[in-house]
Amino acid sequence: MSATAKRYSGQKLTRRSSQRHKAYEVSGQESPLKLSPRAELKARKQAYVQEEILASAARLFAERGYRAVTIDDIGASLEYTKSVVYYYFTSKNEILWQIFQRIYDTYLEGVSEIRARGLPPAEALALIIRKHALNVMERRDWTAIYFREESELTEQQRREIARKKRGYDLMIEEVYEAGMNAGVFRQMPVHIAVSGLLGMCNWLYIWYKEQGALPAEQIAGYCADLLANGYLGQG
Amino acid sequence: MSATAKRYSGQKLTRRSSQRHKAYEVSGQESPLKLSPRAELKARKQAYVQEEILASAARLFAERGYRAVTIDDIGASLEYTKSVVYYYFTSKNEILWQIFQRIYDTYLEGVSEIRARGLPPAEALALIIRKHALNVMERRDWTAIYFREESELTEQQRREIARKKRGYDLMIEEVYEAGMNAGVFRQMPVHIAVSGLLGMCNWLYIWYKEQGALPAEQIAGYCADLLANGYLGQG
DNA sequence: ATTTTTATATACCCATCGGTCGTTTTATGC
DNA sequence: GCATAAAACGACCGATGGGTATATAAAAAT
Repeated sequence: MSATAKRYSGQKLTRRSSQRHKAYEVSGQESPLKLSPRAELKARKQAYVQEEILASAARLFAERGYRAVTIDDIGASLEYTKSVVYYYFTSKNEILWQIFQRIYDTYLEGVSEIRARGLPPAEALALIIRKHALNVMERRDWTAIYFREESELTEQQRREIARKKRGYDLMIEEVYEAGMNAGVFRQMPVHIAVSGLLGMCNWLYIWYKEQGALPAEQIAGYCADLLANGYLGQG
Repeated sequence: MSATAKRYSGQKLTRRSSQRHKAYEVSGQESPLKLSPRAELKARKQAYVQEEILASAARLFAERGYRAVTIDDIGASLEYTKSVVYYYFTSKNEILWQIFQRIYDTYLEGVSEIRARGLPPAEALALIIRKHALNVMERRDWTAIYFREESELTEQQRREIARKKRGYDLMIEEVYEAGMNAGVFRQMPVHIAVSGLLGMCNWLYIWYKEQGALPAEQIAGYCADLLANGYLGQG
């Protein structure tokens, strides 16, 4: 378990913090067994507060930037003190890291689900673009952090993120490759094609506003159309 | 002159700094007249060092983030001390602000030049996209700062940037509108179309690497094609 | 040569902020 | 109720970093 915690935070833990870390695992995905009912209750409660803190921290980080936000700010945004935040997280870095992990898992899940359906490339890609664009809009704050704050991670953490990102891109590149081989997609270096397509979607984190005139689904539709047929094309 | 300096830095100036500020105007665009030869020489020399500092600061900011870079770092990157940096700039904020101003002027210039030619919408838009994409690739660092560090500016500075940005987008939106009215561009809300198109280009600041396999011009070409005709379209 | 400007360096101040510690309050189990 | 664990608090520490004050070196002007 300490191993898991270590992988997550990428830092050595003190006695106190390693004890506190038990909670993360339950909030995570593995080893829910062999916990006493009591410990389990505690873990659930802690996981709840942790999510609350993460959500609030993400909002602040997205708005002002990681460095500009103090632990006091995070606490105060929930009417907690700094100590409370440190009770649930070992460091500021860990908060950021948890945010990074959450966001990538969401993206990955969406795409692998679509790929698993085994659709023809054109349909698969259209769905992927829609889904990706929607994800960006629905989780603007987290996405902003993901793209802006990478330099705040440790070397190891950056490597792990890069690995995951490569996996994600690769999945989409395979779809593009298949479509190109089938003669339905424009011939071009897949890396550039996919980076370009995702780029338009990712950019939504900059300009999409929730209280805008159009609903997210419709915007995602426009993007998908534009990417598929171009601004000159009819479709 | 003090007025100009004030507008630039958005901060009240001390006696010493207002004196130093003379140099900025010469490095800027207005009122080169009525300077003694001596003052002019000084100004030119200072402008040179300022540009050097700005370039180095921009590199560091892009790499590590504005807050993570200290004035010492900026100085040390040029083998100066902190004092030298403070001799040429009144504050860290002013360095950032100068970077913001430089980058926008570059972008604006490129597009207004194209628009001035009075080309038909399809050709104009294709050129604008190419130019914009190229600008992003050629000034990756500056662009990264522009999109990441806006929250570090003061309220007034942000407003001014927003104003300039709106002007830029509007120029392109007009081109799109014209193309749509002429029936050659896809029917869709112009704001979404232009944000989408620029989005793909802007994203280049994330993934374009100078030592990559393809030259910037070629990548810009791929993007322009992809946007014009889509991944399904032939062109 | 000496005086004034220009340019660079050193030392320092002080507010901020991440993180720790010891204590106190609140819940939980018996 | 009371003992124990969980949760929260408030005070503090040490380092960092923006910014300043002051001294000094180098260049120019006289």
